[in-house]
Amino acid sequence: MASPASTPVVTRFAPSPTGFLHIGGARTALFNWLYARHHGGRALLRIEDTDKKRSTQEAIDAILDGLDWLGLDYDEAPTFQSQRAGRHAEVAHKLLETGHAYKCFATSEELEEMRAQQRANKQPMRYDGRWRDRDPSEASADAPYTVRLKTPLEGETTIMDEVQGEVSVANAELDDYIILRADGTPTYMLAVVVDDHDMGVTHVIRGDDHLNNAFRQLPIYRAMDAIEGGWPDPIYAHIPLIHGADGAKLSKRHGALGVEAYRDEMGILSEALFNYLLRLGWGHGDREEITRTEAVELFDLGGVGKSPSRFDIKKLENLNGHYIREADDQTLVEQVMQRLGANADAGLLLAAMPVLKPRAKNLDEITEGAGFLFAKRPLEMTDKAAKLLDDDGRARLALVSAALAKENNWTIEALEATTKALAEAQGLGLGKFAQPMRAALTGTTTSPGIFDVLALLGRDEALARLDAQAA
RNA sequence: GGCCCGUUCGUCUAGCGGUUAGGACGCGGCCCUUUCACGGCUGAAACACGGGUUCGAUUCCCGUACGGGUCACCA
Repeated sequence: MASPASTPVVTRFAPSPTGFLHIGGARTALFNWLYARHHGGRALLRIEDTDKKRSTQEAIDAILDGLDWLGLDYDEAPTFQSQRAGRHAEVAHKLLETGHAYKCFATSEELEEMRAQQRANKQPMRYDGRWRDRDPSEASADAPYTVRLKTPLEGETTIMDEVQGEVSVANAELDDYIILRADGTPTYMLAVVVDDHDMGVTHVIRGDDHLNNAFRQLPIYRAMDAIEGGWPDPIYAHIPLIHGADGAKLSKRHGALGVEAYRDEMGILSEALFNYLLRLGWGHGDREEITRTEAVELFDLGGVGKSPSRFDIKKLENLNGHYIREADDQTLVEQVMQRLGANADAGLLLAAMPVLKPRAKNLDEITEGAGFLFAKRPLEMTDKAAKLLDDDGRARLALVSAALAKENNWTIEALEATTKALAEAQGLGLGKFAQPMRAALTGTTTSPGIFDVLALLGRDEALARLDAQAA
């Protein structure tokens, strides 16, 4: 159901550019995009590059490229968080002036010692609020300080999460965290809230590793709303993370490849990854195959499960096979040509695509299956193919070759009729002829239908390959 | 360890008090068939455990176990 016109939906995907767009990030991006599109709202992108040491231009490019490949478009140019530090500091100072935040003069060493002690006493490790009520004049005038948010000490904070439901945390669990570092730069916790507010974000859809952060970020909204108004709580939706096949968190060691690896190295189609990611952690009745258009129509947060799901490459490949069969032949040719190299003939590949694509579950398999089209005589034989070319096999090749050489009409129907007639006359099954032919024509034991192969190769090449192996 | 979240076939999921617990991937069998796929049919396969609530729990509540997340002047 569309939301009321009075509350236009604005979502955002906010990756930090410290690596490629991995599968988990891609799904978060997908859900945000779908939610916005479903509700006729706006989808925004924000690059969280405040950690200059870890952020790279390559990562930014990879993320943008990955999103584009998946077909996720954005309604505005991306916001770069690093360029908004001044605005973040402005909010921090507003909080400071109004008593919602305070200066903390504790040094890193001092805090380290505090944590060590808490660890030793098996106490929760939190900032103890030592400067919360102290007069800043107690510190030397030029001492460096951080700005900490003065969070409520009592009561509890409750959010109505669109995925997780009602979740409450006692305010005593939250400490006065830093919003502005000693060097005056904002921390993530502040920057996210300020940016989401300024961008008009209404729905924060992100991984559930951020669930705890919601309780820490909300006090900033409430404080700013008290100060100047217009800072309503956002609606949260914390989606479960994706795990590897072994159930452990997705790491670079197992499934956490960049989406471009699925595209370039595994020959996965954009449509397939889109569909797979959509169904991972989200369901809509019995629906399995869902196009982009249908996804926009059907997507809702209520269909998102609460438990983490495992990445299953087999299912992705099955879906990929489905989308390959659905794909336009010309489009597939373009993608396969890149894999085949210069000596391939796009026209021939296009002619063969209808019989090539039903047997492949990724682009590499099409590429492999197309190999025989461009092979040069003498063909390389696989071991299994060589075995088919024993004396019997070679003798049959001579018979077929002779029969087909007389064929004026080089069509699938005519070739099939002639070959079958020959097999029947010899009192043999068609397979006795087809398999040696397959070996001679393709160098392998698996290929499209043998008459398709004959037709595709053309009379001269086909007969030459047959004769090359015939006894 | 504190806090938070989760648990339906191996995997992704449907289910939202009464179902022969459904579908999909994967796996087995059969059919189609010149190979491999595709397609069709079919089989095995699940409500983590223990208490409640209820006429009745997969479904609601509480524990236990297991899994995950999070506790930085990182994001």
